[in-house]
Amino acid sequence: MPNMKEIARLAKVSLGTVSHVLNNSAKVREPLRQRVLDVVASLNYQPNQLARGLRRDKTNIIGMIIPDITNPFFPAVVRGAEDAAFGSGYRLVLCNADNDPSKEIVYMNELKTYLPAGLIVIPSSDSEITLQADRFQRDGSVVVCIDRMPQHWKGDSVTVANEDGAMQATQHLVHLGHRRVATVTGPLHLAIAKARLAGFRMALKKGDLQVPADFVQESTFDSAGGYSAALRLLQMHPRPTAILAQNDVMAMGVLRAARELRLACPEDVSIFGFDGLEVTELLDPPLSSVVQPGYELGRLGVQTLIARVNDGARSVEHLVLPTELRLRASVAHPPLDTAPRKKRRIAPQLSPPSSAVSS
Amino acid sequence: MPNMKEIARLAKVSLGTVSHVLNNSAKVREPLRQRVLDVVASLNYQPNQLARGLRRDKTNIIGMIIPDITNPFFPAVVRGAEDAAFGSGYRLVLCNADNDPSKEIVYMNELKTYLPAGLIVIPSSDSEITLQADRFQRDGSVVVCIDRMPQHWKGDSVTVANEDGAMQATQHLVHLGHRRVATVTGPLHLAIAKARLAGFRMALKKGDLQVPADFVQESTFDSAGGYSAALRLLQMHPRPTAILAQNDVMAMGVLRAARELRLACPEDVSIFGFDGLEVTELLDPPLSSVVQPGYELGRLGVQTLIARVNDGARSVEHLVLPTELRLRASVAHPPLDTAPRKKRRIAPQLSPPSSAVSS
DNA sequence: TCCTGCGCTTGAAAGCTTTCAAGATTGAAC
DNA sequence: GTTCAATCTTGAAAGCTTTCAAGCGCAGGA
Repeated sequence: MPNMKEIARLAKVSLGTVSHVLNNSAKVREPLRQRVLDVVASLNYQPNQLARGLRRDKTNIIGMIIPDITNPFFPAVVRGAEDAAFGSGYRLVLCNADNDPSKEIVYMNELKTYLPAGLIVIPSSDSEITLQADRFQRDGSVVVCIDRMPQHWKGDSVTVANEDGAMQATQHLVHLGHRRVATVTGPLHLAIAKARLAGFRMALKKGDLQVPADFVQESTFDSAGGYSAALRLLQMHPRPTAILAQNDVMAMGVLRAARELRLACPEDVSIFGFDGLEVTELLDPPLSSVVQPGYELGRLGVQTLIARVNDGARSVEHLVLPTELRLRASVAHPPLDTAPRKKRRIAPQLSPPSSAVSS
Repeated sequence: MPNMKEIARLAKVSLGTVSHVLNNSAKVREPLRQRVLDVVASLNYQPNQLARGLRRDKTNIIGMIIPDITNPFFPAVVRGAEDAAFGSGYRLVLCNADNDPSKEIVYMNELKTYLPAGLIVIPSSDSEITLQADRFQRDGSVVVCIDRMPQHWKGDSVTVANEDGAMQATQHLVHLGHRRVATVTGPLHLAIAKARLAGFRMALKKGDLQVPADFVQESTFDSAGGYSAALRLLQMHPRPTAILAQNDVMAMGVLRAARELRLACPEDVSIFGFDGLEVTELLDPPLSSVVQPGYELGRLGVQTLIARVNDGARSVEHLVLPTELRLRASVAHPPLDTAPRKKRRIAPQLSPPSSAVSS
């Protein structure tokens, strides 16, 4: 591969001049400039980014740490991030941390040794990452948290109104007349699962409804998780008339469980998802969901990061992107026979654990 | 950040010794070794990968160029690649080339300046990339093509039996009795679309069926593409009784079109997808699909790449992973009234362009 | 005690770029 | 034609690691 020395030799200028031409770091008189550019073009020369990064103490790499690209919500985020990065001359190094804080930290430390321009992190849980990222920032590096802001995070962040989204969805269910509303959550040590659960609870509290403990089913963020949790929920007596799943993939699992139990959606049970994946529109029934602006999340994350790289002194940014309810056929009024109290007494169902279902 | 010089100073050894300890590049007597390791641990030192790469003329970065992470087939591939890479100490730089050969090349040239250990490429079309990758290889770099092998490609590759998969699926339809089988293809300048179309044609030829030109609808690899192509197909007279979509997302679009035209699947039209995405199981009806081993594709791609890095002389590898038919409710026998010739004559349908439908 | 040989350590060079201080050139003014 | 200032251009150093040749110390044999 050609290097600057060779360019300099062929263009009959010094090494320094070549550098100045390439970086516009000093005025170079036109004839020289042209000679250099000609040689560069003819050799198809591109500067060695390692040497450049080493000297400048910074590369144009942006490290991105996400939980798992296989989760269908993240590709859009990554794509948004990469588009924004590419447009500004940065490149993305992708790391799947599997929601494992220790893997997150391994990746962070590793990435640091590439002297990246900055890091975009989707943190899984609160404490560990904050500590590490703080230390990282103190080294002068730039870290932007997206999707979820850790509790004591002092740097930039771009997040989605998770709590609010879950609340709105739940409120919608309540307004439709549902009294027995359950939820299937992700692992509750994850920040995002906690936030959505908080929104869920808040909406029910506002509606003066109580939540039996077993109406909150903790599970994993995948279809199997939604499925098994829903099996438990839908076999209770009385069973919930609506279920908020904490993401769309889980909601699909819930749907499958309902189908297997011969419960119709939305006639017997309403199902609400979270994410707003495109495919949910094609399900049977089409799934209602809390839409998150994934692409924007990634795009604005990188945009914020670059802004911070260019101006370390700018004030800290905390963007919160709104969610949006996408209402489709999977959500409807609760079945008549379960709404008023009388009816339920008539129905000869065992209902041992959930005596305080509706208030 | 600490550097080797500092480690050397604190451990009271020379720079070279520190390097030898860290890389096991020479025997170092135990007491010295221990002193170095202690200092390394206490400072939490990690070698600067830029300097290391610069000196060694190679980093532990693997560049990965894919068409678009937003296409639901690719996340699994990327994940497979990353897991394999991470396990061997490599890191993945991800690039979305948008099926744009020129963007592919820009990325390749760019990546080269990071002195990556190698490149994993999912090439979109044949010619351009081959040329560039060949040149790249001649520089001593390692390039592995996955998912699709360009025509004149001489390096390693891991691919999926696209042609064969499409053929099997089509054959299955033919065996069920379908005579009017149509397909919705991706953009036919893409290698993968060509391959699947070839398999489709081959199966019909084997079954002595001819394909009217308008039964091959070229479109884009997304749901909207499948939808619009299917609208065209399903409004023909006589219309096809089965449609093979070249990927699952398109198949979902086809399904939507059928539903809108009040055609039942599979009673009026059978629909076959390609990819084997998990969500297709949850559609109504569950979608039959040609399953591609995405994760394996990525994993084996990186594995092959690393093997080549470690042994440039090993013989060239061309792995071809088999596809598998996943048969679900979306595929069934053709409607009775269209199968035997007689019936069709009776039906008062205009059939101008497709006179030679069944042979 | 001296020498030989082996094996561990060392210092310096190299890899490619950026940047800084210093040197060279140019143009204008006298 | 000189001189000064301003503007370009240059060479060298620095950034951090790996690697190679050379040096050192030690052990064993003479």
